[in-house]
Amino acid sequence: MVERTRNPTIIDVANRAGVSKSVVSRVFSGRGSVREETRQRVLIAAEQLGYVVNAVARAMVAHRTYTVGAFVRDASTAFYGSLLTAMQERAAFHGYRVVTATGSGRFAVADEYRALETLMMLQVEALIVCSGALPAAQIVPFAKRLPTVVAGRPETHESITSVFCDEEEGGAALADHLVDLGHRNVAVVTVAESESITMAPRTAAMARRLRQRGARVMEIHGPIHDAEGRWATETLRRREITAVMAPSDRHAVALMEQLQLRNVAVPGDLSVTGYDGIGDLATPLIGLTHWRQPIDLIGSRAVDAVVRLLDGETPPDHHQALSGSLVVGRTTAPPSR
Amino acid sequence: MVERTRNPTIIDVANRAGVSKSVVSRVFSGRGSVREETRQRVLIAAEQLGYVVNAVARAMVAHRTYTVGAFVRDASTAFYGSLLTAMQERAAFHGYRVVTATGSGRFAVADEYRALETLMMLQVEALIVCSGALPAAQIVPFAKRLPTVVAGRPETHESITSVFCDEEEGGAALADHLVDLGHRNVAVVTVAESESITMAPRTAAMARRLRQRGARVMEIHGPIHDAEGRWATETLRRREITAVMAPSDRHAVALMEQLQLRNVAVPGDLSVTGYDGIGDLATPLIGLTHWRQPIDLIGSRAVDAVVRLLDGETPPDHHQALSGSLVVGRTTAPPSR
DNA sequence: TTGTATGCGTTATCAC
DNA sequence: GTGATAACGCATACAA
Repeated sequence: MVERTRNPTIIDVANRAGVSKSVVSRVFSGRGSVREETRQRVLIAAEQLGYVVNAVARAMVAHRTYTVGAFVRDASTAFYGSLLTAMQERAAFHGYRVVTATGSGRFAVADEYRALETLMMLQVEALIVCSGALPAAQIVPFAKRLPTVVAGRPETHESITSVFCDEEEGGAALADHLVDLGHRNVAVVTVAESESITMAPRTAAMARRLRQRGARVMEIHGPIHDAEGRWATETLRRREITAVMAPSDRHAVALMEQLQLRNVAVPGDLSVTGYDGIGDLATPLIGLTHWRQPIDLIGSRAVDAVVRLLDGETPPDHHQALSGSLVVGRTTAPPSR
Repeated sequence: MVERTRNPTIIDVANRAGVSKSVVSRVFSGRGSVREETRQRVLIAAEQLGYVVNAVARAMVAHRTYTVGAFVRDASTAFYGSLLTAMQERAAFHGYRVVTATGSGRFAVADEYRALETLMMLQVEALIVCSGALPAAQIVPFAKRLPTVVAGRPETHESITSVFCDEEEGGAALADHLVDLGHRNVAVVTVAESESITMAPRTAAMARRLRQRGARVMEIHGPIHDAEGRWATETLRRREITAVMAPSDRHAVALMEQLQLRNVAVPGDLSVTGYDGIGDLATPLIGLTHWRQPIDLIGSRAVDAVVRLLDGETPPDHHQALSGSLVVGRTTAPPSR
């Protein structure tokens, strides 16, 4: 089975064009010189045979695959989906391809290791890790063998290059926004570092800035998966709370669904903030006040960094913290009490 | 530059383990027999050297890459993003990888051809085409050389295998829903076949069913990109219209944004329906009434079909039309006038 | 069970 | 400008 009609090779083309395979190789690799007339003969023969260069064989001898491996935890979310698209586009610009690998759905560390190893089997020339969960310690061993960039999370490990959106800035800006509106009692859904490397610092920054500005902060800890019902309940139990800060747009929207079920008006009774500003959730129809991450920029900068590493340069901007922007929607307003 | 510390090969491992490279090959390919003791020696040597199998070299001789190529028009949308994730997961289940290629962002046909050719260069064993735009005629030549499946659109070309969600069923179900609610004057944003192979039949089905049920239909033609403002205006010009059917959730939401700007209440003044039910837009917070496509199933079935083709089977279900489901939200209600 | 030899499709290094 | 030939890393008949 399999083993279909064997694809034509340069030898087939060479025979048909009446030249040696060396000539054909030169024509398609663009290296070395070939008389224009023979070049045309070769091109025509190839066309007739439906010849396509075999990138595998080429990689074999050239020791180059022009391929970058992207490890992504979950590509179906808007954040990673957009990141992937941005990287793919930028990589194409540089003449590279992107192959992606995921942790096969489960959360076992072994799976992630396997995924990275799969990428190595494919002879990727560099790695871009996009995961808010994979700890730096797991990445370092690969970074020692391959140019590696961590994208989309505030990674500051000294032996890892990274590109991300400044979480401190975002968290603080949202906190400022609420305080400026007059909120003095705010609930923050804080996330543990072990749960999400991206959400932890941003929620910490929110709480910190709120306190700096003299507001009272109620921190809600706990699991971030499907716990929005509990958040809503806890927040409402404390009547003085006038605003809730969620760790992401998804969580903010899920929280708002819960509030809606409990007949709590947003922002009438409670102001809500999100975080990310990516994909469909950023629609003005929802009008969520949030911090917008420049996801396309993160993706393209990550690829640029990887390409620079491949060229042997050591980029001076080892850890790039990009700026996001505050998007004020209709889910935040001055407190009504 | 590039050309980093050369990776260890089976020869390095063989030397260290004091055996021939054949033995190492057998150990890692799992074929042929090796004495358990030597097997362990080899494994240890490999471990110490940090050896990983070179999939490129292996593909070279095995004439197999265990790789499926996915052509996706735009991977940053929820539809294609989810589809890709589903395919990736299912492919892994079957022991295959997925490499994706996109039309480099632009809309030129030449780009798409290049993308498919790139996939062939990579020696993918099969193709899955996910695009609501690439015409069948463009795909057939590739389908003749490689097992090819079209996923996510109602493709019925006889020489192409396909998996999709029944667009007729979905369009009709939504139309029935509106008529059942009492709507007799409905606007349908119809899409031309040339614009989108997926949206065209579903909107046609909507209009057809509405008429069958005795409703009056106002068809709004025209470009589907950023034309929601015009749709809103045209719909409102005809005061008797009580409902609008959009070709997708995205369009429905964009339309609702426009209606909101014009102070039109949904569903108070106007009912609105969407289509897809994928990703963040499916949130109950928006509560859009829509037809839900089983995107995960489409992805996994597409991969299953491809694998079956690779195994030499000719699946009896050449064109699989899967069933979706009606999701009734809060954007549709009985007409108020 | 283990080792030897050959070839996969391409590029690179030479002669010619 | 063109053509032989040797790698590249691995799998596999076949011999030992």
